[in-house]
Amino acid sequence: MAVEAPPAKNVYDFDGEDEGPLVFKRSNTSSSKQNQLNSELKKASSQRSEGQSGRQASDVRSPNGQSSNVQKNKTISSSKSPPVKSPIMSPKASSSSSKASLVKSPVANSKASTSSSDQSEQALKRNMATAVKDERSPTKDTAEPKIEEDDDDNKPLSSRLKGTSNQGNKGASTSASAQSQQLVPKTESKDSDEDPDDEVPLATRFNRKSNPGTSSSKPYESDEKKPLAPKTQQNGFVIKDKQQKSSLLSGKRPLDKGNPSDQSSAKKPKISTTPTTFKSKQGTVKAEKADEDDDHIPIAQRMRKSLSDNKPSFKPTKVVSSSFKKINKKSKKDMKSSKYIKSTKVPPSSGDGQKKWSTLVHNGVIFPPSYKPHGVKMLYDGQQVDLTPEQEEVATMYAIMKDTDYMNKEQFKKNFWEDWSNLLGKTHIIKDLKKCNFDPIYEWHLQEKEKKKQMSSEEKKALKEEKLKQEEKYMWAIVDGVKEKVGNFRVEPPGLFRGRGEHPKMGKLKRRIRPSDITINIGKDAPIPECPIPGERWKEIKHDNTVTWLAFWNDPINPKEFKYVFLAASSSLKGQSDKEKYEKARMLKGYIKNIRAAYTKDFTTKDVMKRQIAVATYLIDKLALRAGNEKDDDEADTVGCCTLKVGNVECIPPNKLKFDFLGKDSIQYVNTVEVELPVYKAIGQFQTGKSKSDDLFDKLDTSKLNAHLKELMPGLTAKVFRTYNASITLDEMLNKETKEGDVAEKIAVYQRANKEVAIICNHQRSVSKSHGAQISRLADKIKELKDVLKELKLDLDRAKKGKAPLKDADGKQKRNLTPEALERKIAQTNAKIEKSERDMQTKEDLKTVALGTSKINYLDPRISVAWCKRHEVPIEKIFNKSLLAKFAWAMDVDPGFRF
DNA sequence: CAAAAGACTTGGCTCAAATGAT
DNA sequence: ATCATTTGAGCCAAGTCTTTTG
Repeated sequence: MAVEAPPAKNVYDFDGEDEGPLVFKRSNTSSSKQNQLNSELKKASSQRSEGQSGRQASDVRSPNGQSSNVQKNKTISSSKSPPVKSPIMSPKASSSSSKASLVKSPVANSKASTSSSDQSEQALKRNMATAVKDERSPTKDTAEPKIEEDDDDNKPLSSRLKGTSNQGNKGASTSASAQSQQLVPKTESKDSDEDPDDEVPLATRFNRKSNPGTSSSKPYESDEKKPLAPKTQQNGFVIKDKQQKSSLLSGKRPLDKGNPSDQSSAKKPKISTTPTTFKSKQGTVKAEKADEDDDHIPIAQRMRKSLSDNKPSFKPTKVVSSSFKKINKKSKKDMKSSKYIKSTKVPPSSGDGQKKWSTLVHNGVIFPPSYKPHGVKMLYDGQQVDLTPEQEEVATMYAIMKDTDYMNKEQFKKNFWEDWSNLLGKTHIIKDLKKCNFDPIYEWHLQEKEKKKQMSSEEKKALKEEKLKQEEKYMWAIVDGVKEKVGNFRVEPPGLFRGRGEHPKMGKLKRRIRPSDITINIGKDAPIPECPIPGERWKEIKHDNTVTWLAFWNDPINPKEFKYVFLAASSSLKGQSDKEKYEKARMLKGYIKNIRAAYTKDFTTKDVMKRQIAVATYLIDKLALRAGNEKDDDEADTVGCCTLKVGNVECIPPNKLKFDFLGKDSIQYVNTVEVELPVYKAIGQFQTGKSKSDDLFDKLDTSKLNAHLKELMPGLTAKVFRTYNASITLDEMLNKETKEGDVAEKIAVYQRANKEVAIICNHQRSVSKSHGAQISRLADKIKELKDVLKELKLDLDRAKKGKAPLKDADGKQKRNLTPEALERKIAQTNAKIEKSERDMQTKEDLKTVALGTSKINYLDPRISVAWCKRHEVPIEKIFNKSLLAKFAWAMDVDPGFRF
């Protein structure tokens, strides 16, 4: 069956040129109006007005957030100077074959993974029959998509737009950013426009020498010492052969008989795993990679292996698992891809039940220690009060929040009081929170903290080991015979709910979770984890292999929601889906042109819903907005694209839109962008006749939007655009801006690209408390240096005339230096000044930008890895240990990989 | 079909450890 | 050696999106 072409619906011809990112950036132009708008918004939403959470109020973006915005933008492009030490070139980086580095551990055979992934990729491609092309081949789409529509559509969006769009934004200082942010896709010009920036001879600024060469040291070995996995680990799990075996045998299909999935689960039996399907897949897989012995070792593990001087720990695993060669990877791919296709047309029945694993063994979860009363008495109306341990526990939770911003929130106090007074009982002496004085408890808390800090390092270490010992058994799971790290095996301790923004439930007591709250999911043949609290038992045991969670409980704050325990990001299960995510985004690359053409066309359609879909898609594409699901009243009032309110968008003639709203985590999004006239007009139309608090897209919600997107490309949803735009931006910036030079320069290029992406995605962080101090310290330093410089110049002048230098500040005579020596000193000082200025600028630039989020979630690691290989940058300069583990699946990418 | 359930990804923050500067 | 900064892991809240239900 295969995969046929993309959905008939609208596919036009591709010609694959347009896949570049349009330019869009946060604007700085927006200033003046913002405040005003803000205040209006505030009025509209009563709650919010109080001072948006600390974050807003205290930092950046609000009142004068403008300025910061300005800075963030393009205008300043210097990027921070990376820490440079003697770069050790990773062999990987230098040699195109990643394998080399892995050689040492025979088991870890990178080839295996390579081929497997390649295969899967191919399979994917085959199946999808999409426009996704081979990595290295020019992006052209084999576009299956046909159906021509208007002639217009065939033109590259960019060309059409070019006419319409931008122009006027050249002005002023903001020009750079302004233009860049403008939505108008003007690919060509974009490039040239941006170039200036690129030019910034970043390179020239760094003098660091790099030793490009081939480093010999294998990067990964550096970690050897650190026991990534406690030695003991393996014992903990010595795979019970019996289990293993049984699974082996039965593994295949024993599922059928007691079928796990239906056991207790609420889930529909996903037909899943019809033996046939499953088997055949497996067969395929095996066949294809028959030669690879190590296959059973998840890439993640292999990685880990190389990272740490692997202890024999994997042996057991290996042995056992070898017989099942993972079903995952490729086979999964197949399933997936076919699913894409299916999803649009084929009914579920055909289905491959999404089997996520065959055997699953783990030890459940660990609970926080029970509460130990401290006996410190709080005051009520000046008098000490006795509290029961339960009451004291909650009082303590509140007490320790003393220096947080929550204490300024009435909602927080109100909710806390409700829950706590309830615990106190109606007859309790304490009747009014205002008369409570928690300071004694707070003081006690501070002392405890101090004590801990003062502990000798030995004590700390001992404590740590103790903890590790206790937790060790919970840290690992065995999935299909492979030992994998568990993500969050610690049950959340009780506390006061810390909702973000103006969350209506902040301050409520988040009660303690007990075993009877927890549902365990585990392989059918695996031993049921022992309940760690004597006398209690799990709520339920499931054997659902269509899901990846190991356990869950209902969120005490919102009982309709769940808290899951999953495998860690480094697990191959997560790795696979991560890879799939990026593959989907790459697939979008082949469709984007036509998608853009399609929505552009619909800007003016009479059908309102269609028009709203078109405009919304446009915003999601160009501004990387989130989809914007509906929210309940008992959640913070934030919006995404589909839930934008009329008041969140202001039309600024002739064709600019100013966005100002609170997005996820109540992070403010402020951006003024130039849009194409039809969009501008459409927004105006959507706004007319509505009040500020009405939905801008009243005919739209995320399910309609996503349903529509799926018609354009299999599996396409709104969030894919974020991934796509982030990754393509990185890819293009890296390729455009990387110049010959030392490693430090290249890293700087990377960081600039990373920053760009972070800005596009509006990933913010709060300004650190010490930021101001740090800046002024730097400023002082610069000033000092400049004074030195002045003096040196003076001395130089005198030296040239043969005069001795003037006395220094202390009145002492300075050494008599030759003009040459002075010149040198001057040059050095100048360099220092420049560096400091750059540092300061960078610091200021990044003070509100969070780079990590995009690296973890949006940037296809293969872009980074391939770039590192091409440019001989050690990958560990870009990814830290946990990212290396998380992205193990991407490490053997071909150096020629392009997103 | 809309709402509810369910599962999984994304996100900023905190705190402690690592690293850098002095 | 000491102090300041930076970094990273863990935490857990808050999104997205799919599937089920009524």
